[in-house]
Amino acid sequence: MDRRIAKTRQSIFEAFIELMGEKSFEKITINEIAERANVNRGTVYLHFTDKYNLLDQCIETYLHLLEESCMPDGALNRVPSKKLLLSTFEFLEQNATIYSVLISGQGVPVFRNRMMEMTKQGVEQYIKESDLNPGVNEEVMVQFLSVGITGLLEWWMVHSMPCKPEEMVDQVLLLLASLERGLTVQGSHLFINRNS
Amino acid sequence: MDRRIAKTRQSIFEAFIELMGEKSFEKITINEIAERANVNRGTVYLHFTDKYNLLDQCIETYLHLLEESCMPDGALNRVPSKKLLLSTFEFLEQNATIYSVLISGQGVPVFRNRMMEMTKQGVEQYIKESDLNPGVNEEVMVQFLSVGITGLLEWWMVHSMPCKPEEMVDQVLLLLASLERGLTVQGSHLFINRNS
DNA sequence: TTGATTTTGTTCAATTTTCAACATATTGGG
DNA sequence: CCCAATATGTTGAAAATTGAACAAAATCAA
Repeated sequence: MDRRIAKTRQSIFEAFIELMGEKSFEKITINEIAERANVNRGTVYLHFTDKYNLLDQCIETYLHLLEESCMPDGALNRVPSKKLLLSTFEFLEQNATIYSVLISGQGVPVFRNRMMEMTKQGVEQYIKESDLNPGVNEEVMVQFLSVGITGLLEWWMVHSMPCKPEEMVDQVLLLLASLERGLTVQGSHLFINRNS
Repeated sequence: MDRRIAKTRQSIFEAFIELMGEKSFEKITINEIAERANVNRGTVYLHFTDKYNLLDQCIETYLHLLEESCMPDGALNRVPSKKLLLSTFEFLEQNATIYSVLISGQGVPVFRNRMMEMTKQGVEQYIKESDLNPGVNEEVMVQFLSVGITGLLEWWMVHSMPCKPEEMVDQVLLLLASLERGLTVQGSHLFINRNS
């Protein structure tokens, strides 16, 4: 349950991500990674079987760190806690150089997809415990919210965080609240509009 | 002749300097340094005998790196090479977080003094090989130039580098050129003004 | 001042990283 | 296609780092 990445692994990850920001995954060599990380080439093989395993572990590791910033003790809250949401944005802001590469790195949509998946888990829980208008397809709802939130985060990061975490949190909460209100109280209108 | 600081030493140095930016030298403990550097406390003692030795080595190391950015192969040029001057400013810009603490850190004027000394060496060489008006006291000249250049660098760094390295280089070269011209051609005027 | 707490400096066994060498595989230019 | 250069993956011995324990010194609040 170590909250920190072991020193050597971390420097290898960071070198690897740095390189991913510069060139495509296939063009990156273990030699480059080791050199950039100030680590012996053998040490890389001590931690990872090959380049692909390194990519896997890198993604899982940073996804897990991100997850911890959302839900420190696996707490799934019905109402997205403002405090937790804020700590997530702040975490991303802090580690922007890493996550902006991971989330929109050239030719590696794996992280993006895994992050979507993770977000989906949270959203599903949120939806399930909300008493929304049963006329709305839950699957559609989940998809819509997940892709929306993930995309919003991505936009925020690749545009070098044009606004403060606090503002983003307010925006997100406002969006969610409006949506929920709209879907419970005026659910029927939505259907009418859709069919007209 | 390793151009790089060994990994562990570097992280200890960086942790130490970071702490120097936050509190006075006396208040810093080896425990803190080791923890901040993600290094075992014993490892610190493996490299340094104590806190004071760490300070010494830290200063000498970073002074030496700075020196290399000025004179890559110990080359003392009569005319300060624009290229070298630029590379120095760029080096300082790159490592601003480190050098701005070192040069104006709370209660540790050692680095500042040692840097002055180093600058003095270069200036002395420069003066000696210039054919300035013999009426000007060489000692005074050296002192004036050394303190001027060092102070200019310090100002630039602690003010978060308000202008680009190129501009600074142009400014410095302009200053030196004017001074030299003024002292050779119009040396006597200077004396007259001084005594009037 | 006293006593509790933290820091210091040292030791040594266990662990991790490095280094050099090796055979093999892959790549890219002529 | 061929060949030279580069990258890969593995090995074992050497070197560096860690972790834990220890006694002594320094710090600090009561």
